[in-house]
Amino acid sequence: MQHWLMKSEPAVFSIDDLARKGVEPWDGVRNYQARNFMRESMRIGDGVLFYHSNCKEPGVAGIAEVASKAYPDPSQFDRSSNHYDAGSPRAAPRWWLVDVRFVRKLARVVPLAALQRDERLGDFALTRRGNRLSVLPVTTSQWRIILAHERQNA
DNA sequence: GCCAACGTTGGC
DNA sequence: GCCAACGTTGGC
Repeated sequence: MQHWLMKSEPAVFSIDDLARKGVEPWDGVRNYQARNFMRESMRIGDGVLFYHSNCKEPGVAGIAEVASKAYPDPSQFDRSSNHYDAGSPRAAPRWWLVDVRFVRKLARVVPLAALQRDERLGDFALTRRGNRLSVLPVTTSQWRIILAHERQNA
């Protein structure tokens, strides 16, 4: 099983929203690298760290799992969506997504600051300087280390 | 609200 | 193909 981290702004869609909905199409990703992870590499059942970004306490807020194979993001064809992409041909859609299923909310948010301090994580896309990727790979070892923070004091 | 870092766009 | 301008991300 592979592991991933996916960012969401909680003001837009939080771990509580995912808990309520159960399964959610991860739409709106408009970055080729992030798209490629979803389209080429993700498999049903892969583990996902649900990360809250652009908020008061950025960090890992919950666990989810990949719930579908990749399929074209419908919002790219929806003129009323702010993710609409007039340049994406229906015959060869530019943007793809996967469905994500709620697994559980963490006992507390594991803050970004704690991950930045944790040298055991090594080279990690999330804490790399200037990183803006919204979908990124997590190694099994990083996954364990991050989740161990849930039960530790900050 | 600020601003550094980054990806994309488009003129040339 | 270069690169300046622009828009966005996201921590602080």
